[in-house]
Amino acid sequence: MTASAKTKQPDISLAVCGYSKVIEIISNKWTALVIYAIENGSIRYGEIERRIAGISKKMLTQTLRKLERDGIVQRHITPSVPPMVEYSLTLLGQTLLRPMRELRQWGRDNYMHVEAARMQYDFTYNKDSMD
Amino acid sequence: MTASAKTKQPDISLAVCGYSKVIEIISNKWTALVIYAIENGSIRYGEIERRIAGISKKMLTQTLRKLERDGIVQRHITPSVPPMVEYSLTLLGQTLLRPMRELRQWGRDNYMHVEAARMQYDFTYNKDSMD
DNA sequence: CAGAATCCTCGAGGATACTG
DNA sequence: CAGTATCCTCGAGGATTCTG
Repeated sequence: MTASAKTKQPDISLAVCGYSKVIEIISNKWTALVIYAIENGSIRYGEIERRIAGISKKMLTQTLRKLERDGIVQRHITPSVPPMVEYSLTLLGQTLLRPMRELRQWGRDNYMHVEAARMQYDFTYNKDSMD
Repeated sequence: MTASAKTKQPDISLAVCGYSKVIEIISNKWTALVIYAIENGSIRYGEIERRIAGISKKMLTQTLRKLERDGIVQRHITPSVPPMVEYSLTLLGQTLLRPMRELRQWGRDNYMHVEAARMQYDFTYNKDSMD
């Protein structure tokens, strides 16, 4: 075994682990859904808003701004009255699609098992006050 | 085109999208790191604690419990004094490794670009008060 | 060793109203 | 149409202390 023994130093850190870095980017409440809405090509602000059930303008704008700052999406403004703003993935954002789609597929394939596990767990440890 | 036209109904929902479901599972602050610590096999509670820099017992226990409830990790107790508790991935948890590793790899490969994009963005829109 | 129990802070995210 | 600007709530997560 490569890294054996007891009393080893911490070797996993929030600041360094690749997991945390991606999660920092995509783990906000609406981020994944917004990427989902944009992933098929350029799309207008209002169209994203209409496609995502329950999102507010504030959260949509906030999420888009963060993704833009992270270099994942880009914003294209057509100065007209009223203005037209379109969003699309950057090249960097497109590279994120593959891992994210795998994640989404895992969710589709396995979430039923997760729910079953939860029910089982609650039944075993917490007969009252189900989730 | 399959889903064209304007004024379409919302077709993306937090409650339904596979993205959100996985993110709901792995997006807590320490979850990914804990899975990272466990992914190579059975490991003791104290060993996880030592491996992850900065985690407290409270958060470690809380994270492990949630993962156990979701059917991702399993807990094996050896009743001795003092007790020995070992954690490992369930079969379901192991299936999560592939998508998560891809995510981690993306982070390792691309986080530098994200940081560069942030600096560029802050420089452009916010000359003072950098991040 | 492996937690459980409390108390507290801080910021993500919601509701609402206004605007170029 | 595509946002800003405020105000407010609620719970994730930290610090600390205690225990079988």
